[in-house]
Amino acid sequence: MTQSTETTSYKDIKQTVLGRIRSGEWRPDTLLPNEEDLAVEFSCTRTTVNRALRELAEEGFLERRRKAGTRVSSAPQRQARFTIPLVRDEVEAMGGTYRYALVSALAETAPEWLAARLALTPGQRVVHVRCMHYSDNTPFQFEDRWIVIDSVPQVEQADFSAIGPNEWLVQTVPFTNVELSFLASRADATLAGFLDVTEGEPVFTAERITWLQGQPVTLAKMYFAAGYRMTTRL
Amino acid sequence: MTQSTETTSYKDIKQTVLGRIRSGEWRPDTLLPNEEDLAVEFSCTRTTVNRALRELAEEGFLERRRKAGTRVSSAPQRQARFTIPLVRDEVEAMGGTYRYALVSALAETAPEWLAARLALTPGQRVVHVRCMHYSDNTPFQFEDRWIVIDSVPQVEQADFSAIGPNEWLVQTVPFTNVELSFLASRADATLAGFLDVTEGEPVFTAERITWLQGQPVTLAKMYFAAGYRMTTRL
DNA sequence: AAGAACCTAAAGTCTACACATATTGAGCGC
DNA sequence: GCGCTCAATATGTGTAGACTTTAGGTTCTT
Repeated sequence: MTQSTETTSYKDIKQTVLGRIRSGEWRPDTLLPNEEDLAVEFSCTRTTVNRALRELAEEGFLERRRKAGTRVSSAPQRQARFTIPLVRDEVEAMGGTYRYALVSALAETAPEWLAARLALTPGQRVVHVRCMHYSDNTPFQFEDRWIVIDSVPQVEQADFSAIGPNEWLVQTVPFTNVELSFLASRADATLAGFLDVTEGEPVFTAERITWLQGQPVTLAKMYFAAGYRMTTRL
Repeated sequence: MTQSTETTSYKDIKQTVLGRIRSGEWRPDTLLPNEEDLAVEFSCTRTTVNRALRELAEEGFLERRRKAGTRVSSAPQRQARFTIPLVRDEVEAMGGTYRYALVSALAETAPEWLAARLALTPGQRVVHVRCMHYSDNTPFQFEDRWIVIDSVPQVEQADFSAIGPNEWLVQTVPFTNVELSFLASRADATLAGFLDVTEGEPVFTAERITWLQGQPVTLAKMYFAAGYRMTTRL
């Protein structure tokens, strides 16, 4: 059969299966027919069914185990995907004009908390970069970043007055591991000044630690302006 | 060729390609060979290469466009996946003992802000449930939830003293759409009491709105105890 | 020079089949 | 009745080949 006449694509199957879950026809924990039977039902091959079910499982709607079969996830939507765009893209997507400003960039000995956090040897040196990201000249994000010099020697020559440290790093060093956290922190006097909020105000914060083959590369703390929400639709 | 002797699986290809990206051999924006050539290089079929590249693209490492080819993403890791377990699972995963406590459950007319937020008609009624989740009897999360009665009529008969509203809803109503936000809010007097923090302290907050075929079902605000971090590794 | 129409390369998808692997549940021995 | 072994089964993955769709380039036209 040619596909144009009667496309039974994996997307159609996904839609149909999702529909049955959402309508309640297939409740949580329901065991659904095996791939072969579904292939007959949708009059396509098992491969196509497999792809549909695999993706639905990846998205958290189904749980699959060999021999045990496929069943509707009882705790659906356990995984949420957040898109974390570059600040510039995020600002521009909201229709704002993006502006970057370097606050300071200094080489220094890693403070104790940082050395402990990144498992640095005492006395290891880092470049500490602080900068601001503005949307239409209102504060959008304050970025506080430390870059381990031993892992990225070129950083001592980098000029962060023109390019943000994030973009510079992305272009310069590869990485193998990332840890990303979201938390709520409170604005100290400095932060309050940069973000134009009252001292003590809650500030949505993202922390990102990056490694290259086990070597810590950078820790970034990103403080967002008041009212910021990280939102996603599922 | 039998697979057992020389498995060139899509996972191997993913690893190899990832390695080349991470090592810097394929820098951001590099155009990589087309699927057919890669299939030759890895001595497997294009299907297998396709799956590897497709998944890497889904994970944000590659960008693919028909005819234009596949290139290394210039802004890598644009997508992060967070696992959002049920509170009970999260507490138990940390080795704590989970305890649930109902604070209040009342049917009422939707307050104006809620009606606006969920696009309710004025005067529509909701059940307002407030409850606490404890880990080893220390506050873990305060949950403030509104359930639209017109969308879930059974809610008026539900007994939330034994089962949490989240688990009850998951078992009872399907849903079609979810919006999830993370933000930082400040503890008011009530919240401070429940979470055992000082008034005005920053509180990491998750908000979840659920719809069923365009009908708003529930809005939940989940306030986490001091120091909470939502973390993921990539 | 600007724009429209066409060609074609590359990814996207489907079919059909085969072998791999995990795990359940039945049968067996003790 | 309990535990072990083993076969049946459902999903997982790979091969081979074909057709489809998109969009970058080129060429042709105005």
